[in-house]
Amino acid sequence: MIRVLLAEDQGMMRGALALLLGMEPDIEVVAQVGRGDEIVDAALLSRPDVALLDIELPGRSGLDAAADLRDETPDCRVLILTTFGRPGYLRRAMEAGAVGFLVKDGPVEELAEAVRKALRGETVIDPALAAAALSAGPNPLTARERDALAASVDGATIADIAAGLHLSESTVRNYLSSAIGKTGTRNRMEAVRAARRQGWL
Amino acid sequence: MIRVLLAEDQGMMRGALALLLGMEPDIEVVAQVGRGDEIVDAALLSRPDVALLDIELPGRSGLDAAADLRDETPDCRVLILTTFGRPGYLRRAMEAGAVGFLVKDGPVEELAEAVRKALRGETVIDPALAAAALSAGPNPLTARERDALAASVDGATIADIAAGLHLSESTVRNYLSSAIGKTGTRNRMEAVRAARRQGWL
DNA sequence: CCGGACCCGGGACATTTGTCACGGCCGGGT
DNA sequence: ACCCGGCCGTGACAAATGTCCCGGGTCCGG
Repeated sequence: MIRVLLAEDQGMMRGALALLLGMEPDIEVVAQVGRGDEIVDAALLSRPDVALLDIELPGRSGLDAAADLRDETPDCRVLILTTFGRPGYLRRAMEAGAVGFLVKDGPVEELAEAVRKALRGETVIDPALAAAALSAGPNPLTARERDALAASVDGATIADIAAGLHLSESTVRNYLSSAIGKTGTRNRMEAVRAARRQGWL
Repeated sequence: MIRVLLAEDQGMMRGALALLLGMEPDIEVVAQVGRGDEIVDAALLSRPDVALLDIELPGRSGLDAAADLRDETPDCRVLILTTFGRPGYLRRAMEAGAVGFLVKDGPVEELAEAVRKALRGETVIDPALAAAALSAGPNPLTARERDALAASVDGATIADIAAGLHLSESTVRNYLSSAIGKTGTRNRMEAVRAARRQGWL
């Protein structure tokens, strides 16, 4: 029996996947969590063979949790299951020690098979996505440029960002201007969207 | 046997829900579509008793499709199944003739039961959500203010919006200023997010 | 018929945003 | 030792944005 941990915030999706995987004769779902900051605790308790993690989770990113699992439970293979096939996500997933990267499109049949492959030590990645990740190159933004961009979502003004980051307004504007240049966009919001599409945020 | 049509863009979610509903002894999934503009055709072909529609679909909104179904297949009950419990969505769903409104949080067990209730003519709505929809009141934005807001996502400049709507830049700025005022926000992006949260967009 | 709401546009103005040039400070690599 | 890059800040400037006026038009309900 392959012991599986499932981390996914949408209740219906989580329940459906758990039922599905549980129907496979060789797979058993030993833990389900809806928050990113519950993953490590649950894994230590239930000792899964494979962890199936969403990326966008409340509390803690699935990517960060993957890195935690590599340290805390090294014999647990991590599979990332996410809505968005962003190149930067794939890159970060690999750096965090994940053995596979699935997008929520594509057929359900993929899922159980991916779990089995993961246990056998094979890596499971969509080839087209891998190519995109390679061709996109690494994240060109510096840490502070990322911070500034991330803080400028939902219409925060320069003053808000500066306050949140404990910086001068001038500095924030310089970072944003630089990020806009690097993303080849025309303003903050376009830069945010471009960076998000690449998985840089 | 209850004949169900399933409209959902995420392949894995769609497949999982279909399998799940198919396991119920009294339910049969007779059609699955991944795009909003395929709903009506599929419904005319497969004559479902209940249509389970996501809102955010490529091609055509699930809410618009619900209105279509009311005309084309009046004996088919419509259930809306969506990620976001936005008050405005619920209101529009009811106006489009839906008999129920489910959010993708909450347990999977809800789902089959909701389908059965829908067939019996009962309406299925989360009471807390219904209260929120009532207390929020109707959409205060005019049609053009909505257009301007909707066109200003992903960092479009005023000139872009004006060109896309065949309007003068002054007009666009007036609409946006008005929308900002009505949403009680400080700039475009905050207004967009506020309007989206309410389901006004 | 009149008021009110929506649609569309113009002009003027203050504020915000984005750009550029310029400093200084640190740490790592050659 | 030196340079380079990231970090933090300033000042000045052009462009974009948001606000407040104003005008005109239509349509609908009282």
